[in-house]
Amino acid sequence: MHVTKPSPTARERIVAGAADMISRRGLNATSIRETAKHARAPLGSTYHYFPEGKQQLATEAVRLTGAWAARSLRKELEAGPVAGLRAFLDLWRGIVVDSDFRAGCPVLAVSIEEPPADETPTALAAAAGVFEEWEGLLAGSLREHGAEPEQAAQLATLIVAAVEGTVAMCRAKRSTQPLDHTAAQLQALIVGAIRD
Amino acid sequence: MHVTKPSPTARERIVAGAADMISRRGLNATSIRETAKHARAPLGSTYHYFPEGKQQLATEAVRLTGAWAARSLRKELEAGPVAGLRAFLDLWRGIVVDSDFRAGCPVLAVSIEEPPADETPTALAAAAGVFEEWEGLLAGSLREHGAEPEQAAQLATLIVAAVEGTVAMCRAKRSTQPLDHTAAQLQALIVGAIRD
DNA sequence: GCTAGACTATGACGGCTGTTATAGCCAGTG
DNA sequence: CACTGGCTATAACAGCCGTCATAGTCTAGC
Repeated sequence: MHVTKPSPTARERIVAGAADMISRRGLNATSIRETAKHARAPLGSTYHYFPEGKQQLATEAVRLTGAWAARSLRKELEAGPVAGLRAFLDLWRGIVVDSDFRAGCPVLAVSIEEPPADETPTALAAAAGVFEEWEGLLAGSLREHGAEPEQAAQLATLIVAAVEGTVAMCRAKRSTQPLDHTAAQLQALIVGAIRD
Repeated sequence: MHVTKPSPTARERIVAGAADMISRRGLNATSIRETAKHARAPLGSTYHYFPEGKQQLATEAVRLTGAWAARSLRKELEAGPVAGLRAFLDLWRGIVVDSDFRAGCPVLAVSIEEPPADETPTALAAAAGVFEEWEGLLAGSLREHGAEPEQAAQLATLIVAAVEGTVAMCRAKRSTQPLDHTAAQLQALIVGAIRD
């Protein structure tokens, strides 16, 4: 009686748990001890899998979330930019609602915490990369459907920024109304942009 | 030889410093000890002025920032929604650039940190109130200039969310390009909305 | 001058933090 | 069989955290 699906490894559980905890409490308030406990992994294992410590763990958590959202975005964009937007919004709406307005986007959370020292923190660079990946996917789809290149790039930035900001507003207000507002406005914007 | 301008009281210095530190490192990573030191105030004074502790201090920091931005917004909106948007964007652009991409919006920072327990945290409620104040100012101006009420409310939400998200993206990318993109898109949107 | 109340100074409390070190287990290989 | 290398368990380190308590200082009003 063992599971047929390959259950995630301890390493994967730690990264996924870290992403969830960061999305709820922010990077600084997410401790490695609790992350390990949450993943039912011993503390020692954390430093075995992530020898560079917390920065490495945060970096991988950001990249995991980025790839997860990008996968969904890429797939739904095949049906056009409006469908892609809808999928992107629904993805975050699900996180916000399922967590009772307690979780958000870990990429945003990492982006707004000051780097600890003078060196360039890898987690922050990873967050920038994730934002650029999302923007690139959206901009490409907009161009394919007739939007001007510059317009497409600007609109893609607006979409990513607005969704991230809206998720935060929903958490503060404990309401999904901001998501409804943003969804309606962005959808109309996209329709106007690809209609040339 | 004493200053003629009334120098801010210790209490005001503590709140302003807390707002700055929260905007850089997030709420959980901002310690009361460092806040007091940054304001050249003794630690004991912090609990004298803010008997309810960190929550109260965070709440006042959020409200201070909210009122500060609302004042600027209200004034510039007299020249129309486009001027208001420009002022709002420039205000945050100044913070991001002056801090070398290390500071952002403390209201956003408070919004994305999980409430500590089951009680309703006052700081989070204050953040929700600030967002609503900003949205109300923008929506009112949009309506006055001919936008449909529902359109005005939706657009106001989009503007606030997009600006907050864009500031975070600028910090991650260490670039003001996202602000340029968002500014162009939002300005065009407003022009279209008030042209009826 | 003197007293009340606002403010400061100092120290302590238990608890959590990131990180490292060291010793042990236990599967798989030869 | 031995043994190697991936993983675990446990403990320790120095340091910071929010909060509270207490004693001291200063200043405004009588």
